[in-house]
Amino acid sequence: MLDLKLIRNNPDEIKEKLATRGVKGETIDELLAKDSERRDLIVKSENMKKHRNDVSDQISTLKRNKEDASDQIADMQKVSKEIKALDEQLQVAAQQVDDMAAHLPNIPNPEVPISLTEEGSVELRKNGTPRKFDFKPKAHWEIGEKLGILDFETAAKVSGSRFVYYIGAGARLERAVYNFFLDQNIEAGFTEEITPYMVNDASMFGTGQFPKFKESHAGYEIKDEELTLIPTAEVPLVNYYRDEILDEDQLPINVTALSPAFRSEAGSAGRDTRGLIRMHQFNKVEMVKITKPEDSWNELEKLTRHAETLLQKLGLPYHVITLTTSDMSFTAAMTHDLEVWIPAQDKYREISSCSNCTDFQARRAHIRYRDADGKLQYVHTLNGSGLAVGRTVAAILENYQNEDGTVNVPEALVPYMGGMTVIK
RNA sequence: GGAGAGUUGGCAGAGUGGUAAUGCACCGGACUCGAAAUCCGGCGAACCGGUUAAUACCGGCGCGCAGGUUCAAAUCCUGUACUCUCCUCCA
Repeated sequence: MLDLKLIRNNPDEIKEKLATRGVKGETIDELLAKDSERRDLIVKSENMKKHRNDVSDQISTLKRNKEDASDQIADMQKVSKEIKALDEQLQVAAQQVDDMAAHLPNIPNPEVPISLTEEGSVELRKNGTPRKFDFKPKAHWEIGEKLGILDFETAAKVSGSRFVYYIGAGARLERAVYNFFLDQNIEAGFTEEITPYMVNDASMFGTGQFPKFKESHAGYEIKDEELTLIPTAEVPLVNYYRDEILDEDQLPINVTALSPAFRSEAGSAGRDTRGLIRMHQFNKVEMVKITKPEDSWNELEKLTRHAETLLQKLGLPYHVITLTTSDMSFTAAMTHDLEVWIPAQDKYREISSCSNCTDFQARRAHIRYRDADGKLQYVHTLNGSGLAVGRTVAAILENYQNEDGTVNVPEALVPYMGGMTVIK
């Protein structure tokens, strides 16, 4: 959520910045017109309420002195009706303002490349060299099925497309990967959490998924319950602090959690239909930071650098890109994606997304802190995958495959695999 | 799933129709060399609006949340969320 006062006071600047994210200027004009209507109604309503309060005082005094107040009461009956009518109009206007404001994305940082498509992202740095194969590298699903460690076919029977069973060494590899990530994150100063995997609407709104997420059916809601399966652990991790006032010395907060992420993938029919890349349910280790406003950009850099160390320790080639204004998520002011090398596709694929949401989520979720002067301020929130587990497994299977169909276990994971060095 | 109790300011805790007691805490002042104690005064979250260069000031709102009744609701009515206790069930 953007600050309405900021839009009111700098309409042209906001229009210009949001235009880079596909928001039309008229949208802002409509919002401001409705906001102005809303404020006029507030003034009218409040003036009448002031009058009602004054006369009610008189009535109270008259009654106490056993005097007649029927004139005043008759007057107030009319006034009360008018107030009620005004308040109904006000409620409608306020709701419209809220709806419009809830659909505006975060303001991009000036350094974010401007583009109305995903083309134009900027490569920040590159690490590792894609391995040269002296045979044709297989896709990870082929490797996994041959080894009997991934079973998509049975998952399709039991659940549907975009689900998978990990079997034997496959399940163990998945577990090794997320345990390794969690241990690394803890070592980097994050506190591990196990969170609810179903959350209420207020939480989905707080982190910015709702209302758009709901409108595009991007997730899974529990029938007859006000609960949604989390699309990322970012939701429960951030909403832990919803409606809270933090002490300055609590900041920055660093938390991490493994969770399944549930996504309907509406609108991506036909893309990545095979393999582990795009699933309705996948494991992800998520990291969240809650910081003071002045620290958030520095913390974004730290967050991204830390996520990179995970790929470095697994020996997986990757590069880091800065997403364009329109490719970023709704809540982000800036996003760095880590993309890992996927040999069978001969390209880099997203495996982590690290974002600074500035005060956008904090404003929606009412997360504030008391600064040194005792004033309340919104915190900044950041989130980053550290990392997507399924995609990491896919990357390991492809990058560490041998010609005979076996797969070497990355050195860092051997202890997590009970000493296993090759999956065969 | 069934029954009951509860939810009031930072904390404790009154208040069953007339517009939120009181105590602790907090802020300012007095007394004191200074502090404690005491006394005097203030303040009771957050939010919204008006106004202002800003501080300030004025007003609205505000007793879990949402509605309703009423000139007037913490108080009466309806719905609902959460917490606790008991029963039932259960990993």
